[in-house]
Amino acid sequence: MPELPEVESARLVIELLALNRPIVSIEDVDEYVCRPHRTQDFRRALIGRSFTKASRRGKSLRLPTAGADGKECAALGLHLGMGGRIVVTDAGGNVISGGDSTDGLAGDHRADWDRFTARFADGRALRLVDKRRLGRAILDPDLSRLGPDALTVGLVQFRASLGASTVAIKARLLDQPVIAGVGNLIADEMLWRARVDPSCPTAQLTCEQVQALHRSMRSALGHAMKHGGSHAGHVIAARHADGRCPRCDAPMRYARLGGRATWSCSEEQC
DNA sequence: AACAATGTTCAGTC
DNA sequence: GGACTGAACATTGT
Repeated sequence: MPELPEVESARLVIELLALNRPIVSIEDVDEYVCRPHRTQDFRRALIGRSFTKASRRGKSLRLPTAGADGKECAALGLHLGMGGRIVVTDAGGNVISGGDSTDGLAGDHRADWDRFTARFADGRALRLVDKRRLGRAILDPDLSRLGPDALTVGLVQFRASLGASTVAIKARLLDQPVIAGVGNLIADEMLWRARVDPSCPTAQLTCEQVQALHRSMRSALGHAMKHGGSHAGHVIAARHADGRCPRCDAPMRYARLGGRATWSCSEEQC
């Protein structure tokens, strides 16, 4: 479920299957999930236009549109929240792609979880499917408050962005204005890979530790994207009371950091 | 039945 | 004002 790897695969699905098709109708009945612009509703902003691009920053998606004349119009912002997925269906309502999720619902599609739908002239539809309703569809999303994207940020900028905060490094990594895209599972995975204590105050990390975190962030994200999602990490299987470190077999330790469940190796991450 | 859940935001405190 | 914390959000799964 949605951390950067899931959002990136959703972005690819859109890029592959939902670009450059005129939008003919919009379903936005869920007023909690769908939040139109103050001065413009989804229909007026999107119908008759086509998505021209699918871009991502952290866990946020942005789909700019253009009219038939090619003139740039409003952009659709999508966020998957805690359990959302992007699904594209064909004219018959069958899932074409987007079902490669991590919650055992692969390929299937429950219409009552559809929160936002854009239907195209050829019968295809782009849907935000979200059982928990914490996802969002908005117009002209403001992504400027997000930090640099976790997938592409370089070491220098990563270090600068972390800064000299007194906050535990785990909480800092989850802070989207600092680094965009790291979620709870990836954070635990990268900290474990780098053998860094999640509760260590950010400012107390050594130069080498920050570098190790930068490397492990990239490797954890790459591994997740290659193997189907954030659930594919090594540490996830050990996230329970009797869990053992996959590397050294020491018991895993539980803590609550940044408001989230945190699992780390009791031996290696001190 | 009570509680936790892979995310974000906002009110409140120091 | 800045840094930080915790609750709230809506729903499902255990």
